[in-house]
Amino acid sequence: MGVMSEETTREKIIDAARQRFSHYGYPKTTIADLAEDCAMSPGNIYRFFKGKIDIAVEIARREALTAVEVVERVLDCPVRSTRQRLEEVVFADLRYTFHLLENQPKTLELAQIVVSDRPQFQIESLRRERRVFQRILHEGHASGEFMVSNVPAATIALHGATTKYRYAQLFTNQTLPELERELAHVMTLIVRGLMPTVEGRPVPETEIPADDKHAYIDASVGVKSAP
Amino acid sequence: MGVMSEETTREKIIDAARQRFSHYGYPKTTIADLAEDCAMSPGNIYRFFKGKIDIAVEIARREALTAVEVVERVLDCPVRSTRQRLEEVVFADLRYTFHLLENQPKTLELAQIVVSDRPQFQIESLRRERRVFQRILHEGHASGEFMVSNVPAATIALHGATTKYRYAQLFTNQTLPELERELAHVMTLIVRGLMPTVEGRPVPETEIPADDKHAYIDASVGVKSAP
DNA sequence: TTAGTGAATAATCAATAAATTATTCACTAA
DNA sequence: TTAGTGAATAATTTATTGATTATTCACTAA
Repeated sequence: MGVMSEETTREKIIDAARQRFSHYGYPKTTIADLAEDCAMSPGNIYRFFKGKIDIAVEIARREALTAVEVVERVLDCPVRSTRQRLEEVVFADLRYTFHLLENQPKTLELAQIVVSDRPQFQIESLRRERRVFQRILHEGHASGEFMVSNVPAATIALHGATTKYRYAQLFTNQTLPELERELAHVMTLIVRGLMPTVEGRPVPETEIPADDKHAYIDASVGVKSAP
Repeated sequence: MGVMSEETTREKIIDAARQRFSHYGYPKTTIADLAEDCAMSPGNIYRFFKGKIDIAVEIARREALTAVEVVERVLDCPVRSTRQRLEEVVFADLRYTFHLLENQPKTLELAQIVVSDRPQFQIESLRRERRVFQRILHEGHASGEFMVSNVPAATIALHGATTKYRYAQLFTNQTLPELERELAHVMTLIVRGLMPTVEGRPVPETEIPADDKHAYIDASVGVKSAP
């Protein structure tokens, strides 16, 4: 076997860990398992990661980045209005995180382990989520479609008001369609709070956007779509 | 010792359990402990409760009713506007549940045990919470202060959007002042979504209402205020 | 009949020992 | 020097066993 650059070895470890963690879970995966998968000794793992938990942190970090990417991909789609953009992002968030917990239950376990050991991790993930909202509100403000005097405050509000609809299974055991209906009501309220009324008529209700499934089904299995 | 009516005995058990649960926690309290506190045999407890968990359920049910009562007491205060009423209720909810988890940490444990054994319990508690919102929205609709075409839908939306601010410590480790500021932003958004704009000017921001502490501090210690 | 007992049993918990696993480090090969 | 080893040790986890506890029920007293 030829010499292997540090980067590739590190990736091999992460790959092995991803498979083991998602299949057997973090606690049941041993460093010896990973070493064997990578055809190396346990000691060598520690040249690439300070400890077992750090492998989990790296995987969770990438998972969180992927989630934001999935949602940001929605941002790149051309839409009629900023309102529609906002709605699509919020629904994508609900659906992506819902399917994630449903299809990859070990992901939740991993996230909980990481957060309980590294509280900072959660804070950073939340911050990343919020940046997406901030971007949309900024766009709506610039175009005049939204009437927001204070974008950072509105971002916090939007993020807080939609908390229940990210990783919803943590809070409730409602079904996805139930949550979608509920989120539509929430968005109606929020959008009315953001947009000026036209001729005294209230802004129309939010409708549940179509579900473009392939995007996050692919992502949740870790398959990258072609560039 | 004289004969004792069923009701009084049952209350004695509940009282003993409340004390033990809040002091030592549910798992460390034994039926024998409760029996001793009530000067009876363990077997007799089972004439009043089907099992240990049912004592916890009864206590949690009353706790939940008290929480709603605390919030409903806010409803009875005369205020200038329905908007103010809504804001006071939502903030009272945040503050009451926050202090509850902070001062009586065993309450959380108890609630989690009860919910994990009786999922229906949570559903009913949520329904009760929502009824309070429904009443307010109905009032606002009747008076014309709120522009809600669909009160049940708006109720669901309001409840969902404020989820993070009930028992907030379950979701975040932000401080109460931080949560209050955040909730004010959320309420600004929601209230703007509910109220018609006047002369094109947006509805002014929500301000954090004063904290009338005695109400829920009393309640959380189980002291009833004089009628 | 009603209110209650307390020993018997089944279920759960806690403590300890045994085994496994994470992590370190002195070492080797290229 | 860089990439890697694997045995030694420290930390955790798992099994096992001996309490402890929940629950039942045949029974008693008023």
